[in-house]
Order: sequence, then structure tokens, then C-alpha cells
Amino acid sequence: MEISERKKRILAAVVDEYIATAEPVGSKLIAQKSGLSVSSATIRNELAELTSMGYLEQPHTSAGRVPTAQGYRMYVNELMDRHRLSIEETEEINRSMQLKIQQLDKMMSDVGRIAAEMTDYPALALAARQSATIKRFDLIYVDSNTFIIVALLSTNAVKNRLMHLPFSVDAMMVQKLSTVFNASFCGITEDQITPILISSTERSTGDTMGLVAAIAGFAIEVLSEEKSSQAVIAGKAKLLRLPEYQDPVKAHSLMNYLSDSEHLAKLQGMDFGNDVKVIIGPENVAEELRDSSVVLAKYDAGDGTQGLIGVVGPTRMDYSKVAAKLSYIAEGLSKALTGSKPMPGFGALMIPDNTMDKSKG
Amino acid sequence: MEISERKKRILAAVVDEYIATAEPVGSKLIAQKSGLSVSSATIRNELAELTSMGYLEQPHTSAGRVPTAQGYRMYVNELMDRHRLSIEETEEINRSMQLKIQQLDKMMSDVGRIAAEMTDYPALALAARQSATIKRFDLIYVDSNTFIIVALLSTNAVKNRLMHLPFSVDAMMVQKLSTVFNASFCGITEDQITPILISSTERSTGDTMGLVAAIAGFAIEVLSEEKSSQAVIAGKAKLLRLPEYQDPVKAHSLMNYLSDSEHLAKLQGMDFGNDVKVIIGPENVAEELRDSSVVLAKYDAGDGTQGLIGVVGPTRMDYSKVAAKLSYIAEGLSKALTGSKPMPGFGALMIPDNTMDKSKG
DNA sequence: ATTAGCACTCAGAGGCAGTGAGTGCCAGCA
DNA sequence: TGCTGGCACTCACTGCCTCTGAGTGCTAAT
Repeated sequence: MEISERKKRILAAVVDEYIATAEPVGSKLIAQKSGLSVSSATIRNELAELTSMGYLEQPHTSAGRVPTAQGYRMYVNELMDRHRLSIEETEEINRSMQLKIQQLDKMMSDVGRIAAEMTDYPALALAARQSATIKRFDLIYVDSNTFIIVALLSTNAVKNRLMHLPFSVDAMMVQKLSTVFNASFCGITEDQITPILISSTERSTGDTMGLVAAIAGFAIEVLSEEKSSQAVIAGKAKLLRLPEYQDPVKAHSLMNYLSDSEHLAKLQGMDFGNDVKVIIGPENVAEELRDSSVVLAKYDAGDGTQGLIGVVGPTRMDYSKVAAKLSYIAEGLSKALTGSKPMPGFGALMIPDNTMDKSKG
Repeated sequence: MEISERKKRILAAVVDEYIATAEPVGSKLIAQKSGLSVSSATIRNELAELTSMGYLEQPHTSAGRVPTAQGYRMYVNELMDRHRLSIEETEEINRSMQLKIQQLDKMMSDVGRIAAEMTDYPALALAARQSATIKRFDLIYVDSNTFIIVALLSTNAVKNRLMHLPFSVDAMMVQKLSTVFNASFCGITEDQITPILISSTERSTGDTMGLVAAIAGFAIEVLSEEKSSQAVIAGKAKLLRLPEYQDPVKAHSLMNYLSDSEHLAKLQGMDFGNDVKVIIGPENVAEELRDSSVVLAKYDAGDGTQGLIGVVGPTRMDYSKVAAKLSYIAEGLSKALTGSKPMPGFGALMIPDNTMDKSKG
């Protein structure tokens, strides 16, 4: 059945109102607020039809209407007017991003925190999951039983480790290890670091003290870390502010779910049409998310790979505003990470703040 | 007024029971469980006195007794039998520590997570706040417009940053910068990095591209970071499991408070008698913590400075068990960070797992 | 097609009695 | 003198009832 223009306006009004108040919406209110000059009785008829079409539902007979998942879906796809970020909003975002995105390693958690702060919902950040390799290895000799390992990964993240040894090594040995590791451990993935490779490296360096094994262990660790645990969530406590999570059991279940980065990681690898994806309540695969919605935006992480940022909230979420903000943050992030060199670390200090400003006046 | 031996046993029984059930405790139950062979009427008399002495209170006339803060204080100071960790418990802790404490930078958050997991309460970790200095600087030349800065701090943390430049530099220049920075930026604190120092460094390197400023900016950043934001909290969601935080308003207020690391940092700098400190409900300075308790254990972070780990929970907390676990974790942490070289990163790979085992069979 | 009017529904609030866990106190007993 | 059994009392909690009011669906009139 086709949905009339008037029905659309009414549905949109119901959703808007419900988003704002979290209370079932009655016909009288709609009659006032929708801008349609018809009586509440007319609205009632329309509401009844929208209900039978599955866009709305009633908590009980004598209550107002509440949007169903299908109703939200329609709203998101067709009805909502896209929120235009105000200058203040963009500036606020720019300011936080400027400050925060300096260090590639911490980027994830910072971006998460920014998104949470900007949207006032818990926010997540997922890094593009990819099999990283080590681009180059450096060992820095500190003193006779200390050196630092520095590894530059293919993802451009830099990892380090201070190694304190129970015995002495000389600078020569460190130098030698560095050369050998650069030759044999660069460009390979985690699972290519085999015991065979390690023992052959031990032989070629003449190491009998387990140094090679320790460094290889570090390599394995950073590579697997890069591949997996790249999901963070920030601002979980913000859920408790919302009426839909006043039930501690519900809140706990969702928070628990969100606390586990393995769960979050599953959001990666969704198929993605345009830049922002909205997953409404029951559309979620995970049981725990069934009465919450997720809004995701993808960002370009360079090398053609992409990551995600997103927020989690009640199905009654201000989709329009959240989507706009996320998409803006994602855009800024993409720019920072790819195209526009200089890299953020440098750019933030060198270049005033035009990295992202031009996208919106 | 002196408190009799029997009163002590009764008080201890009340606290134990209340810790376990979160329900007001009645005289009958105590008569059964305390092991004293007296009737409930006798217990009632004793309870009445304990109440008038301020150790217990009644939520209402016809309810059982609940310990007051003073009651808990007495319990913690004198009555509770110190929990002895079982072999399984120590082993579980050892195992997680072994796995996690490898990288000094991430140590804080890992330790927090371990403590939260082990105690089942939200846990915090505070680093010893100290003015760090840079021990040594290394610039690693990657390609003509990329290099990595590596700084080893006085705290033994290693920080890095990938610098991507909008222009070319040659390896020689990088080398030169490295030398100059090592000479003039090592051993100084954040506030000693002045514009004057920067411009004089610029002159001595002949840098006109802002490279020196960028590197100095990195130095300032890591030093201030090391000094300040060294507080993490993990497992906040665990609060929601507890009956005392079923009220979403209360839970939200506490979680919010805990989310701000500035608040947590205030716990640092408490005076500390023995190794574990218990702060019960109203003894807390912060309003938000007034009906929660905090258990803190200090660890030795080397250089004579010390950090804290702790958990936050309801006043009805299993102090004994929590204290025992925290203290064990703190002890292991101290060992890992100081005395017993090798450092964890290496030790974890080289030395089976005797770093901490001997403290308890 | 729209609307005014009306009967109907039902969650939620407020009031009220019954229940039971727990208390305080007293009188009797060791 | 201290302990105990007994008893009256208190009061949160529960279930039950009624009342209220927001909101509905339907119908007849416009």
C-alpha cells in the first residue's frame, strides 16, 4: 500500500516528538505540532492506518503511538530532514579533533571519546582490520643491558618496547640484531614468524641468550595486537542518563556487551552503502543490541582500507544529528589519515587548522 | 565504652552476613551463624547496644541491623579475618599479570583491567605522578619526508611519534637534529622547554622549517602526558550488578565521577600507613563516593616513587578479599617494576614465572 | 473527506488491610 | 547477674480496590 504525503508528515511528526520526549505520542499533540490543519480525529484515523501498516504501535490500547523499527527505518530513509551542523558544532568538533588526533596509536580511543562527547551517546571506534606487517625495525642501544625496540608497521603505527636484560650486550650485537631483523622480519605477517624462522635467525646472529626469541615475541605481539584489539568504546556511562536504560538489568547487559571489544569488532565488515549506516533495533544481529540502534560512519584509513566510528543508543535516537556529526568526524578523520599530508602529528603543530575547516564554513 | 569480645563476634557476624546478602541482618540469623550458643533474645540485647554505640543501624524499626561506616571501620581495623589467597587465586592473578604487563605504556590500563577482573569491582590504576624528563632522544630516518621520534623517559616509558613532513629532509639533517636534541632536551622537565630554548635550538641546527618546534612539541606533549593523565579505570559496568547501584541516578553519578581521570587522580597523595588503605563511605572526601568504599594498594614504581591501584565498590564490600588481592597484585607489580630485573617485557618471555610466585606457595 | 462527540480502555496513582520479619521489653530461671 | 522464652508492637511490603485521565475507536452529522 502506498503511503500518502500526509501520512508521511504525520509519521515524521510522531518520530520527531517521540525522539524528543520518549513518551507515546497522542493524536492531539500531532494535530497541533504537525502543521497540518486538521483535527485530532482525522489524525486518529491516519494513526490507526499507520499502525495497521506497521509503522507505529501502541504500548497499550489507551496510550499514544510509538514508532516501530519499521517506522524508524522509513523515517531514516525518507522522512527525516538531514541535520545541518551549525558552525558552532563543526567548530567544536574541529577543536577536539585538532587536539586529540596526534598520535596514531592512541587515535582510536581518542576518536571514540570525541564521538561520544559530541553526540552524547556511547561511541565506538574500529580500526580497519588488516594483517599488518613490519615495515622497519630499529633497535636502540641504551646501556649495556638495555635497549629499545622500535617497529614501524605497515599501518604506519609505531610500536616500541623497552628491553631490560639480565645480562650484558654490546652495541655491536644490538646493531647486528637490528640488521638481521630488518632483513628477515620485515614485510611478513604474524603467522609467518615461525619457530623455524626464529631459530635460523638465532643461528645467523649467534644468539644463545634468547634475545632473538624475545624480539620475535615482541613482533608477534604487536602484529597480532594490530590485527585484533582495535576496537574501543567510550562514554558507556552516558546510557544511564536515558530513560530506556533505567532498568539496571538492561543497562548492564548492554554495557557488558559493549565492554567486550570482540563484540564490537563484529560490526566491522558490514556491507556499507553510503557513508553512514543506521542499524535500527531488531535489525541488529546481536541479541543485546536488539532494542538499541547503532549508527556507523566509515572513514578512510589510507591504503584503501577503512575503519568505522559509531554510536550506540536507544532506537529513539536523534538519527539525523548523530549521523551528521559522525559523518563529519569520519570525514575529518579520513582527511587526517590519508590525502592531505602532512600527517596530523606534524600538521597539528605546523598548519594552523585548515585541515578540515574547508568542508563546511 | 569498651566493646566486649562477644560484641565483637556479633558485629563481625553482622558485617559478614551483610556483605554476603546486602539484606539487613536479624538477631535470629546471628544466633545461628555466629557460633555463640546463646538465644536470639540475647543477641537482640547485644545488637541494641551495638546500635546505640553507633556500630549498627536499622533502616526502620522492624528491620534487621546494617553496619554503619563506623561498624565497617571497626570490622576492617580489628575484626575481619585476613583473607588468605588460595593457590588458584594467586595463580590466576599471576597468569593475567604475566600476559599483560609487558609494555610499560599500556601498563596502567592493563593493571586496571586485571584488578577489575580479579575483584569483580571497578578498578583504578594511578601512576606515580612525577615530573618526568627525557632520558634520551632518537630520531629514526625512514624516508625523505618521514622519520620517527623515539623518546625514553626517566620513568622508563618509551614514547614515539611518526612524523610525516610536507617537505624533504635528508638523513644527515635527521642525524643532526637527533644529536642536538639529545644534548639540549635531555634531563629537563616540561616547563624548561621554553620558546627561547626552541629558538636557540633552531639556530644551532639551522632549521627554518619548524622541525625543531615540532619535535619540541612532541617532547612537551609526552612529558605533560606522563605527568598528568595517568589514571585509568576499568570495569565500571560491574557496578550495575550490585543491588546498591540499581538506582540509575546513583549509578550514573558514580560512573560519571569515575569516568573523569582528574577525579581519580585526587586519590593520589593520600597518606598511607601500611600497604593497603580502606576508605569507607563517608570517609571519602568526594561527594559522589560518600556511599561507596575505596580500597587502595600502593605499588613501588621504582625511583622510590609509588603508584596506586584500587577498587571502588559499595560500603558493603568484601574488604578482606579485595584487600588481599589488591595487595598481591601491587606486590607483583612492584617486583616487576623495580628490584627484580629482568624487566617484565623480557622477563615474561625469558623467565618462566617465578617473578612473583615465591611470595605465596 | 472531515469533524465533533461519546463510550470505552487501561496504566498509574492513591488508599487500605493483611502479612510477617524483626524488634524491645519483661518476667522467670540458672 | 546474665540468659531466655514469650509477647506485644512496629512497619515495610504486598495485593487489592477504586478513581482518574489521557488517549483511543466508532458513529453520526457536516
